[in-house]
Parts: sequence; structure tokens; C-alpha cells
Amino acid sequence: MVAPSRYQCIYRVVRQIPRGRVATYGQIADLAGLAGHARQVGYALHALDDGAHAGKAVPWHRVINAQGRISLRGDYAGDIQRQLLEREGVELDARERIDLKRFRWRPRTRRV
DNA sequence: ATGATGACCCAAT
DNA sequence: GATTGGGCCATCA
Repeated sequence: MVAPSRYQCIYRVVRQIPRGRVATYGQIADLAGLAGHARQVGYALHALDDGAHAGKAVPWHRVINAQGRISLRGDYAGDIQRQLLEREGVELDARERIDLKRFRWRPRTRRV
């Protein structure tokens, strides 16, 4: 068993990402109060696969890197993530790149 | 305890 | 655009 109190805040933010939108690791870290620690976000999401945090219904597939690409490139899970995103209406480039200008989730819209 | 690795990000080259 | 180097921190051997 684990005490992922730190992961909790990350999952809480990820869970707020609406369908059809994506967010970057850095963005999640910032919203979770872990600004500058984007790596921990990715690490937290990786823990989901372990099943320890399964059942939280965390839309991990809506989290991508700052380049607008899927970090799981090379892994089979990356293929799943791409399919999940496309299923939600997120359009991917021929090079599997997402236009963040269009699909990036903006919490508290309307300039701060 | 140390050292290496990682679903990252940024700036410089 | 691709590559390199520095930074952050949790997890594993």
C-alpha cells in the first residue's frame, strides 16, 4: 500500500480535464501546486498502470508533453493513448503531434 | 547511503 | 527541426 498524498493532487487536476481537451505535464504540475516538477506528474501517471491507483478514472491519456506529442512513444500504451484522444475528437498530426493552440485545456478561462 | 533511470521542461547550439 | 546540457524529484538496484 502507498501513501500518494502528493499524487492525489495531481490526479485531482488531471480528472478535471474535460473530454476532447489535453494538458501538458508542466501545466498539470503548475495547477497541482508542483510548479517546475513536471517529471513527478509523469511519474504519478505511470503509477496508474500498476493498478495501485486504478479505479480513480483518471484520464491520463489527456496528458501530453509540452511538444504536443505523446511521451509514451515506442510503448504500446502510446498507441492506446492516441486512439483514446482521437476517439474524443482530438486531432493528431501526421507526425502524431497535437496542436496545443487548439486542444490545450484552459482552466479559469478569460485571462487569469 | 549512493548511483542510475525516468509517461518532463527549458534554453542554447 | 534535432541534439545537448542543466534542473527538478520519486523510485529502484
